[in-house]
Amino acid sequence: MYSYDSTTFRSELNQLGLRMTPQRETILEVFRELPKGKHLSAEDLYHHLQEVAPERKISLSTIYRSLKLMTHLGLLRELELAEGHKHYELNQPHPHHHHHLVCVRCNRTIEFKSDSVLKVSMKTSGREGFHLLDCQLTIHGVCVEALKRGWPSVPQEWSCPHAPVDE
Amino acid sequence: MYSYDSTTFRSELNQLGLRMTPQRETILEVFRELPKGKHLSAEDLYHHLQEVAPERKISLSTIYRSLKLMTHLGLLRELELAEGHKHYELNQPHPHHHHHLVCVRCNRTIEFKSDSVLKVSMKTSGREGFHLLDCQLTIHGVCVEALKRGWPSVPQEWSCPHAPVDE
DNA sequence: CGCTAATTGAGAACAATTAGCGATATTCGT
DNA sequence: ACGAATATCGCTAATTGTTCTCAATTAGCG
Ligand SMILES: [Mn+2]
Ligand SMILES: [Mn+2]
Ligand SMILES: [Zn+2]
Ligand SMILES: [Zn+2]
Repeated sequence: MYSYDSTTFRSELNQLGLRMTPQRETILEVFRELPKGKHLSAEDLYHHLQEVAPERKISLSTIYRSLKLMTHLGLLRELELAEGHKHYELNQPHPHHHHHLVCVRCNRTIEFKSDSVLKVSMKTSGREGFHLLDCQLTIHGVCVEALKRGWPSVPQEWSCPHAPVDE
Repeated sequence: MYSYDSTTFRSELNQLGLRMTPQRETILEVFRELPKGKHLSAEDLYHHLQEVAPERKISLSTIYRSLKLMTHLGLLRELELAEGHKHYELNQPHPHHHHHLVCVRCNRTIEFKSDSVLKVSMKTSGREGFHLLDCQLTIHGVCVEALKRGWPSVPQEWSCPHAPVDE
């Protein structure tokens, strides 16, 4: 389980002159309870709340604002996988930190860990004088099933951003 | 220099029932002549052509269509750095293949190479039965200059998507 | 409690990207 | 080299994801 609790969050906010709100608390909670390997977009989070806790519904504007805030504070990680919009997940430190392998045809995503990527990232950011916030190795590939259907393929067969994963 | 020439491009297109056009040839040429470390967005490419070769102007729609096509064929790489829209560059194989270190505060981008990342990517995609297309390690950090100005900072000081790099 | 400034929700506004369409140009077989 | 078939073009309008505006609300703090 991840240790970033609501109290820590609150004090980080206050230190910057920002405030803890029920909405921010709710969002942190949702991400902390999210099953391993699940990622949420702003829209996903919005609908998730309406379904599982309608009394805690949060407006889309606030969701976008909070996701951006929490990403800046390092609580969340912004993922740009192959679907045309951002997804978020908890930004977990080593040894929970991981990367993604994505099929560009069906968007299937597989998580994996790598110490050597972490090492490269620390070395590189250090050499350039950067304070390291996050590093993401994203591998783009074509899964076996998609390969069987031919690759490369004609435009009509490219997965559209919101196509259901159909395999 | 990169070896992917217009003839190879043409035959790959024809093999898929697609056609070579002056527009596609132009775009490939622009990317081949792009200085190392430069990345272009759709809009960048559009304006670049208007400036350096107005007689070869290409409509924005066609630019978007071509960038998508060429990315799917593996000619180009789509980069999601910290600026709110996609950028593209030639998808060069080893040993020109590289990764990016980005300052989340000012968007400064530094390229670097890493054999071990490549190795991890090949191993991982192989293990999962994926055909490897591209792998990108993106390191998010805060550069020295930005650190001096305080981090984390309050929302008003976050770089907005189109803010000029001001340092 | 009471002040002040941060935050919220609702909707309008925005920027990047895509879709539809009729006109044009490339391919390929003759 | 010619012509039919059809992919592609440029245009405009539509869509999508995200941000902004602003009045009402609320957290933090003495
Ligand atoms: Mn993940
Ligand atoms: Mn690059
Ligand atoms: Zn797949
Ligand atoms: Zn910077």
